[in-house]
Amino acid sequence: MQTSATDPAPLAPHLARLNPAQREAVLHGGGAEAAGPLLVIAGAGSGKTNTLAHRVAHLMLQGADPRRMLIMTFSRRAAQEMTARVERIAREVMGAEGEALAGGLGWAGTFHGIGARLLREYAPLVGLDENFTIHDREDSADLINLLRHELGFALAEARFPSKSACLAIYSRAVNAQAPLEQVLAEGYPKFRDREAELRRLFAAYVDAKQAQGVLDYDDLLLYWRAMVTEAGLGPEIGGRFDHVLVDEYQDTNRLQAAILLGLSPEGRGLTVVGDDAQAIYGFRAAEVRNILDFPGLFTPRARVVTLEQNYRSTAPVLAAANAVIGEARERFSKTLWTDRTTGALPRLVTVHDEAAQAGYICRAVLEAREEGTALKSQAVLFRTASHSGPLEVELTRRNIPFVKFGGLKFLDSAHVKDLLAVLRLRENPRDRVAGFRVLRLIPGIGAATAGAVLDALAGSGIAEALDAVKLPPRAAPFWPEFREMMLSATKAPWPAELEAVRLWYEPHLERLHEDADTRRSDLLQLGQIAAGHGSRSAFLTDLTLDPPDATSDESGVPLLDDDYLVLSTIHSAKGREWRNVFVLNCVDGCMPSDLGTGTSAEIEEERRLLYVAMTRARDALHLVTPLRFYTHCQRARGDRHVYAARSRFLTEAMLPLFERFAWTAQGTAGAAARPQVQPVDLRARMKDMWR
DNA sequence: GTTGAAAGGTTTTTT
DNA sequence: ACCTTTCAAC
Repeated sequence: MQTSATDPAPLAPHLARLNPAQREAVLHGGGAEAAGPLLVIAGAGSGKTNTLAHRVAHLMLQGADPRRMLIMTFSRRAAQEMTARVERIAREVMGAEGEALAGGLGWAGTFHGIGARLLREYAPLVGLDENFTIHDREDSADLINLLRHELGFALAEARFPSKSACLAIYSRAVNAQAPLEQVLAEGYPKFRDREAELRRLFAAYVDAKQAQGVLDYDDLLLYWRAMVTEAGLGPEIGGRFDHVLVDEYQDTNRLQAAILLGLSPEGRGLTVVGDDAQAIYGFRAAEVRNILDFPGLFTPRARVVTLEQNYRSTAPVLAAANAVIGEARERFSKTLWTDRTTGALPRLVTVHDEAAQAGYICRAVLEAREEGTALKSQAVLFRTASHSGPLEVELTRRNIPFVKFGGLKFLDSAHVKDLLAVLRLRENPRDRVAGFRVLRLIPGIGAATAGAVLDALAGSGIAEALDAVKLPPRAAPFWPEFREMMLSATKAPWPAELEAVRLWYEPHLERLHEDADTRRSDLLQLGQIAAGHGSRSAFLTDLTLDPPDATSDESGVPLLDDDYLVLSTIHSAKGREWRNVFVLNCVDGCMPSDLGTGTSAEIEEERRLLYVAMTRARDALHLVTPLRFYTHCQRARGDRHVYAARSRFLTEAMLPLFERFAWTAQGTAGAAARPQVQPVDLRARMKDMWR
């Protein structure tokens, strides 16, 4: 299994441009055959994705069958980027033939996406309905809520976890493969005495999902894991793939690790890539131990290759980031270095409040653009989606175009959910969450009537069920149209069906929402998205697993040709890079966020989050610290703010690595940043003593 | 059984 | 400040 670095021919151009460590990772195993397991520890900006793409391309060029390669990434966008890169490399080496070859890479996607696809295919073999619909988090919480009430746990005598808390507890137990007792003790001590009720609730939840033919996100992994551990099915599924490559392995959970091992118990053909220093999904039960323990799972142990050269950032930016992560408790030892030795120190900017923060950023962004850095090459990153609110207002006021990633999704708005619920109900009439949502759009129909209709739908054909219902008088006039719409299911071919449903929904939209016009344009946009999918089922699945981001308030029109500033949560910025990066609210209470229970593991994750944000920057990095920081209510009136201190992750000792600025919007003309003495508001401190 | 008004609890990050 | 839940009237 030694890589012969002695390739007889001179290196192909795609190998020659890699550094030795990258090349070792690409060439591991030599030929097209599945080799032993490989772990690539790849620091930020070390060409991780590029290396993985080269490995895929190289295997293919050596004769590996692209249809038998499984590539799993963290988001679908990452999967698309990966296949595009592989195509580029293949074309470079083999021309059009290579590109065509790369076109055979059909199995690239997220764990959840691939799971959904396999389950759809194997559904008949494992007792699932082929037409299962997939619940997103909110649907899942709604279903749990229904059961919470049915079981009588919602009654107020003693507090029971809220629906989202119930789901969070369930989800953690499933994804971390941990006993309920442990999940409660570690994360939800308040609810420790509710273990027995929760257990009953979760049992009911599983029953309900099966009875209704729905799967939640966790089920996509759970059923997949169950399939690969079956004596007959496991080898059949594992046997479909010669190579399995996983990106961002530090952010997988134990369930995902079990799937991987099920696909290839001896590790043959496995490649996992990741960086423990960038693990930021612990809240979703991601388990850093997955990557730390990977080599030892196999005999002989997995080969480990470490990529330490950073190609992204300047030395001063990297020095600051290294200092932050240097304080971390536990990590794989590696030290990133770069040969980009020139560059400005990152800036630590003090501003008065969030309005001034917005002002500083607008100004700095425009200045950078004047100097030749396009808006697209600049990004503003933040811990929480709502924190960009004041900035968005200011950007809009100054006509600076932007696109926001993370936070509220297009699908979260009520009218979009309504329309999708109708489609889901037509796909799967047993889906009660969708059914409730649809039926209650009709005036006069409340929980009781809706329940009766859904009971009937579960038992018989749609027409029979809809005719058998005893309707409240108010609902009667609306019923014939609803019935007609539900039954015309098979008449309209796919994208036309959405249009038919939209027309039915139209009067309800007008009746229910004041701002029907703006909402209507969302629905039209949904129609555009629908056209890109082959069937209703594919449309619903894709939308649930990869929801489009909400666009900027500008308009629903994708302004992809234009230049725009990027706004993103740090989580959504993973794997990306910009020349100029701003990080909002680098203050205690925000980074680290003071919302969690404050365990040291959580604090460590927040530290890595700041590290991820800082390492997105190529040339310039601005950490902004407002002195006054609104805690809860976003909106104008509340003076519920705290006087925040610089983030504890930026210690005194690190300050020499930064250039420090204070910035005030007043007296501007130039509004130049100027060197500073840290201002303090003593009066407020006095007042705060008695709050 | 449905709907509206009033009160109370909750607040991140995402597939 | 928001959303969900609860209670009382149609």
